[in-house]
Amino acid sequence: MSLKLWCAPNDLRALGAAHASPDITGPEGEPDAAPGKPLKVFARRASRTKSPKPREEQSARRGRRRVKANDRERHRMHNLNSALDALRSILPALPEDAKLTKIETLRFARNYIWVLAETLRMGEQRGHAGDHPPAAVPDLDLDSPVSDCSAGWDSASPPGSCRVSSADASAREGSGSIPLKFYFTSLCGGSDFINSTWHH
DNA sequence: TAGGCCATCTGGTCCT
DNA sequence: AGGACCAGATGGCCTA
Repeated sequence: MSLKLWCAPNDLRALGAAHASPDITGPEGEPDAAPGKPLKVFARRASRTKSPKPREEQSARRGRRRVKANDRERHRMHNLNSALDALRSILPALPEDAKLTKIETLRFARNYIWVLAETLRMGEQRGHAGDHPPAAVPDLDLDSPVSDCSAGWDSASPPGSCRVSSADASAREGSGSIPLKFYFTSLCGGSDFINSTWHH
């Protein structure tokens, strides 16, 4: 099957920029150290002499560059976190207080993409199968409790739960809808395919 | 208290 | 030269 991406990488970049936290300011802002985490500020040498010695000048210059680099790095990481937040926001709803960690977000997204792709694939298969119109993509009940999934979010080894059980498979064949169990076990447990091809 | 997660600093490397 | 990216180090916070 072929899964088309309608969003070009550049769009993703734009999305990330759009989601960048507005309170992130440039070097001038000195904005956003975590609460209770004061930024370490390098004491800048107050050069009162007209012509500082080259060594001192070099050191001061190096210090300024380091401070600027730190600002850029902080900004860069904040952008990265904003992108992760944007990703979290489009993933299926989770229990309210279950904020995914970074690694969990990435793995959850990976599995989510896999489930969506599977949905498309099965829809296509149904479309070609018979006279009936293709089955509508079943709605995901995003409000369903998924608390028991958390154990598998970040497991590196496939728990096997992603496999469609015979009961699930027969249920699909019978009803034309895909059991939620299939989705959530897939989301939470990953797939053999994905886990075997993208572990890290 | 140990371990996990995170933000930040830092120096190195690559690219423009 | 300077910016972007990366990985290691460090310390704070939180939870079991």
